[in-house]
Amino acid sequence: MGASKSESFSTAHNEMASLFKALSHPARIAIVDYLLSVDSCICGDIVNELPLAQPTISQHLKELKNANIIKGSIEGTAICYCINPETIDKIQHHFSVITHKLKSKSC
Amino acid sequence: MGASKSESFSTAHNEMASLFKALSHPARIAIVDYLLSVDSCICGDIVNELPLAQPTISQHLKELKNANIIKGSIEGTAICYCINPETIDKIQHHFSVITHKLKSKSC
DNA sequence: TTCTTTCATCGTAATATTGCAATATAATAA
DNA sequence: TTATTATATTGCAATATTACGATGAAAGAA
Repeated sequence: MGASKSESFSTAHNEMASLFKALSHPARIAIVDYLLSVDSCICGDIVNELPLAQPTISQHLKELKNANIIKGSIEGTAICYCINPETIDKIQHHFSVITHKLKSKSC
Repeated sequence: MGASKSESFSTAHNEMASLFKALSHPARIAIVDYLLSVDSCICGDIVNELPLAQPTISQHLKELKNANIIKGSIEGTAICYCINPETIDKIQHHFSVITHKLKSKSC
């Protein structure tokens, strides 16, 4: 097949899987890392930071935007990118639930 | 292409991406969720919980094991699966660094 | 207007993932 | 020994992802 049977799983499970899929590529981890490494949002210049061609980076940025992990706003000719803290919170909440459940387990 | 240029990225970025890739499928999220929903480790019976054929689930379990997200130990005919807390901690640490960096940003 | 810069989209080739039937393996039971 | 039960592996078809050259679109500069 190749298509995942997403209709067989809960909305919550599909949503978390989508978030992780957006983060499942080293280039996208590197983009997030770079956005965090500077004081404000980044306008332009992401392409120069990564060893990938401009269309490829544009595609990765699109996936991060679709997953709501980053936000982009137009600034003249350039586009400014920022991490979306709400989505980071969402993921952190997922893991704090896991940690909480792990504590009451006997393994 | 199709192959990601992993050699162009840092080990840390590749490692985080691999962890997220292991969690990027709803079936694997559901497996982790199920392992957490019961008091102890699960021996057998994961196949009955998910709407997928046994070879498919075996494959997903293999990916979670390779990523060190779960651990399996043989118990006679069955295999007992457990979440690996160390890997969960690793991911949580990644996000706490992100949150920390976000606080000192002006967006 | 034309040029330049910045980013997005299209098209396509190479590769990876997903899912399952068939089969294999391993342990225990009869 | 032959079943039975539980899990793994193989092989393959359908689909998704990754990467990039070529091209397009939008905004400002000359």
